[in-house]
Amino acid sequence: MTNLPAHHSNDVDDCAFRSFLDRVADKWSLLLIVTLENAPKQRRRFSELKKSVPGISQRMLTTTLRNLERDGLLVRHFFPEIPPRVEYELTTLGKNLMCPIGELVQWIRQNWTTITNARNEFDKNNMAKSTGVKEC
Amino acid sequence: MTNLPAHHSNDVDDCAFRSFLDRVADKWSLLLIVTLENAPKQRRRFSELKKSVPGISQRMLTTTLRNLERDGLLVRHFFPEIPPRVEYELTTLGKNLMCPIGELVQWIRQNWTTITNARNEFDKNNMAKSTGVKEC
DNA sequence: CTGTATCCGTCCCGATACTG
DNA sequence: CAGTATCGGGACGGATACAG
Repeated sequence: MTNLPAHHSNDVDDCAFRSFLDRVADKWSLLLIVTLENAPKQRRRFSELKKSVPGISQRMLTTTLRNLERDGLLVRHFFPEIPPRVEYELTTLGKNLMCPIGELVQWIRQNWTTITNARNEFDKNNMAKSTGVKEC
Repeated sequence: MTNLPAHHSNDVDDCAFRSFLDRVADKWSLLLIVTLENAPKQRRRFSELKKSVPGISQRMLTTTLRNLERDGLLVRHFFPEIPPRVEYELTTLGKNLMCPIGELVQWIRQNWTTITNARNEFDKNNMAKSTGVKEC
């Protein structure tokens, strides 16, 4: 079912693939896509997104939104009012991407306790060997 | 079946979730998981992995493998021979994670031309405005 | 072969100030 | 409200040397 095309090699050396992987395999990108998908009207304003994704800075929010727009995953609706209003909305492509992303998120939510246990177990056996993972 | 728990909020503020997202949403982690899944015998040696994932440094390979091991996604088989031999293999949990990952990879392979076109179109309309994306 | 240790440049990203 | 501009600390990650 998940068979890859016949020409696919075992090595992961496709440049375009890796280029887009950099976009998709990005924490803020994923969180924003999920947040936009969950939006009531499928749209969210800049400030709403900032609230909905705790910890993201204004700079990162702007940058990530621009990159997602560049990749055709979302559209920016600009209303020249005063004060100005901007609404972000996933494109068809972006909503489409939500299928695999959603399954990934689902998987994480279902398995994170298992992983947390694995981490604790591992750390117990490798005491004081930092792995660079921040505690919350 | 895929219903989320009732307490699930629209905001993405779950710490454990984000912690593991940092692991999964990592370029090298994803590439290594895919590579291990594609491995003939489901196992690969350190040097094989280094060849199969072009561009990864020895340091990043070691670090990423350790983190994946810590999260219980792969096991490290150490053979105390001379010279030493080490084989890496996905755990059940790791293979399980390949389902959503595989779909994501599949999606990227199917849609990257669309995205490339979107990028070119966007860049045409926003000339000289760098987006921090490296060319290949 | 499979790492570990160290150095060090790059750039990510948060904080702050300012604009339309 | 929704950004842009700028600065700076710190983490990321490559290169190299060395160890078991």
